[in-house]
Amino acid sequence: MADRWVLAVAEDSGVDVAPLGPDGLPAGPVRREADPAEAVRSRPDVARWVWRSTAEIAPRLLAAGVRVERCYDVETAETLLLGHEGRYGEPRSAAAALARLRGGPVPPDPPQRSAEPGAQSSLFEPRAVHLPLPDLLAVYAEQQRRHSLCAHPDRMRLLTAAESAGTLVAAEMNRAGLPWRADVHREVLHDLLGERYAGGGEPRRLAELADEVSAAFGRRVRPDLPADVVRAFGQAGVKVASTRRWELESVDHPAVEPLLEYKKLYRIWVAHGWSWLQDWVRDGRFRPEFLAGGTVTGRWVTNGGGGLQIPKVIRRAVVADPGWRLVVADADQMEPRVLAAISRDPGLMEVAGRETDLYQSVSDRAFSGDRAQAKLAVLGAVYGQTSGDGLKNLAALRRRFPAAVAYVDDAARAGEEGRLVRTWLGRTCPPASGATDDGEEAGLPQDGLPSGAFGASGTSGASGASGESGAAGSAGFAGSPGESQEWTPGYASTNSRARGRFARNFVVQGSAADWALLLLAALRRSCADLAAELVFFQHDEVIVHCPEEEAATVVTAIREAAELAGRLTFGPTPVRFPFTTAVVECYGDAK
DNA sequence: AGTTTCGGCGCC
DNA sequence: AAAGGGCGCCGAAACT
Repeated sequence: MADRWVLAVAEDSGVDVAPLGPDGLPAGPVRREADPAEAVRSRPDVARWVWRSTAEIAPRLLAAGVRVERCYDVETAETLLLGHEGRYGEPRSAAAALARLRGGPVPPDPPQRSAEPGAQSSLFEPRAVHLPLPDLLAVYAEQQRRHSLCAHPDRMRLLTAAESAGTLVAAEMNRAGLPWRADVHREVLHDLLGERYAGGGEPRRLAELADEVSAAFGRRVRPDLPADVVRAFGQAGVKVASTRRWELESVDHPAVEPLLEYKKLYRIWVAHGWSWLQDWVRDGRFRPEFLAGGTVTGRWVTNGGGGLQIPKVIRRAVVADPGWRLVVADADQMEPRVLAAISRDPGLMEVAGRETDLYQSVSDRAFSGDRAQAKLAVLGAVYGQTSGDGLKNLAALRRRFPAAVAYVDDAARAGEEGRLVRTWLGRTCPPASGATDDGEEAGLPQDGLPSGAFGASGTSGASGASGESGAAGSAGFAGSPGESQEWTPGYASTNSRARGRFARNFVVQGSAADWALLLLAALRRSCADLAAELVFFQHDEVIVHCPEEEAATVVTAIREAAELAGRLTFGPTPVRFPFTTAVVECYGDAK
């Protein structure tokens, strides 16, 4: 049995399958099968299935109880390769890739379907264009060639493989769902918000708080209308520019306390209240529809239900099935550990080489033991803080960990100048805009660099210069990685400074996402031998739902997966990736 | 009436 | 003096 097989969905919803040789060419006849699940089930020794889209195939396989070991998702790879080549806006469907290969008109990508509460996970994406097997293989072969042209071909191959694994994990989590007790959720809502009134208006507690706010102002004020609140404060002689929490906290007025409490509870009510429960929880499961690689940094998103923003108080409703447990695992200080791994800063690698609290170690070295300051400084460096205490703390950080700070400074400079910036594995930051413009620029000629920016665009970036020097890794972005001189934005425009901050964060957040994909892939492999299921993933946190007797095995598997992911992603590195794990019946009891 | 943007907040 | 990154969600406001 060949290692790799290709599977192409045919027009009649049957599939064509064929074995592939080491060269990626067919190593046997193409066979037509009526049922994709049966086609896969009958070939259990296939190590990797090459197909157009996991989102299309995996739900059908899962519905039939068929698992695949690995896959290669051609459209996911196309997206990553286009990004690496500095061609972010170009259509990324397999059909578009084929058209580019053959020189025909390039079809625009089909529109993204939007979230639909309570919808079954669809078996097919709408208007997906199915490529005949020979065409799919032609695109695949070309992609293999394009991998070899990347700045770090092996890393790029690992990235597309890892992102493909991510699509499998996402499909499996979408099917499994997160165990959710609607009755517990309702209890929490009642405790926080009080009774609901008929007619769908505010619940009792919100109505009371609104009355308190009005009483404090001496007139009727609607606390959910920022304009009304700002006006009311103005009439009371208090100038506020907005009703943001941080601004109101420094205001001395009797309305502030009930107002802030109102806003907190209002948030729960509108975002995770009774109607949310009605819309998103079915049969004891919350299915937020995970989408691997949904952001430019590689972080996942969920389509519907706010799956990655579950408020802490609501996590009480996430309860394991009887006799089962939730293994909740949270990576410890993931971002600075990733920064250590990618920057190779000797000092930071040393502290990240221990499993103990990294922020404490950093503070011992550079902040006289003030952990909170150390954490702020590290996060400020990663996020591009430009003001306040962060700058002072950043200077202290720079003295002790010069290569680490230089790494993100270099990324920021590259981003400002419109050069390509990549994660460790090669996921590439869009050069044109810091904001996400996912899909918006599809079909447009790329080169959407804002006015006033430098001349470089994706076009030049795809050529040798940026393709080499722009690569993440020991080469750095520009200049030498060991440079420690302070870099300031100078006269850069607001837009280009924003891009600098974006690029600065991108290399860390994105490389962390690279690592997390490898973690998920390894953990998925471990769970395959158990009844355990991955049911939740949130950037640096996973939840595995498993029988009680498997919990200890899962905890070990997570630790091993984390270390394996570290080695696979970053190569030999002293950096450790410890997890805090909790075996609980209720998510609310973790942490 | 339907669609897009804004304000504010949840999570990391 | 100073806007720290990435997202999704909701209702209201603003728009067509």
